[in-house]
Amino acid sequence: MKINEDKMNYSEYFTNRSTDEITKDLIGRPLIFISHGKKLGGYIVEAEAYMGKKDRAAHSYGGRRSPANEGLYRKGGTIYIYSQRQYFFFDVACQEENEPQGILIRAIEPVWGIDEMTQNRNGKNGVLLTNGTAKMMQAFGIHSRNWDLHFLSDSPFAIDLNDENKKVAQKIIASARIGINQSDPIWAKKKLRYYVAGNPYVSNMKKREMREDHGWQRR
DNA sequence: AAAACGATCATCT
DNA sequence: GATGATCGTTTTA
Repeated sequence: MKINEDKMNYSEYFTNRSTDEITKDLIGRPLIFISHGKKLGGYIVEAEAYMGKKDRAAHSYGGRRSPANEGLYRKGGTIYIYSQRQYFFFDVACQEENEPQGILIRAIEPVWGIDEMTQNRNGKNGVLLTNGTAKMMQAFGIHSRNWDLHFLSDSPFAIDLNDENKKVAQKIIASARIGINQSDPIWAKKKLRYYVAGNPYVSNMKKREMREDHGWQRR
């Protein structure tokens, strides 16, 4: 695994293209969290793009800025952790500083440290382990905003950008984002949520749509 | 299998 | 005092 080499590329990777293109590209890449020396994580199967000041559904809509959403305003590759009710979300900022766009990682297919993650989730296993952003954070054992505002390479998080380690989806579906304010007809309907067709770990995936091969291409 | 709803708290008005 | 980029359980078909 050549993760270290690629750490240098986070700045470039999270600024080179439009945020929705980056979001789509992240599907199938490994997301890793090191906890007590143990490697936890899995493949990203679902993510949403938030397009900044103009995006009605984004926390930074209209240039809103406060300590709560400061992470979005930092340079691409900065972690933005947001809490709502008793839950935590994991985002990565995109584009240059002061261009508050970002990606919400919504779900992973668990691969590494499944026993530890199951413990962190109080015994919940299978699909329920990580099919939602707050569930994933619970599986990592995260109960604070401690890593908010840290750059990816200065944190226990890693996204493996090496193409050799990326799973390729047979089909990536674009749909409307989940749980957002529906009052704006344009932005509520934009297809900025991307997920692996048929993967059981995608949130709200219907049983009849799940596929035996989890929707990945054969290598 | 899908829809409804209550929990619960930092943040902002 | 209202409000969510949710979750888990209960209700309904």
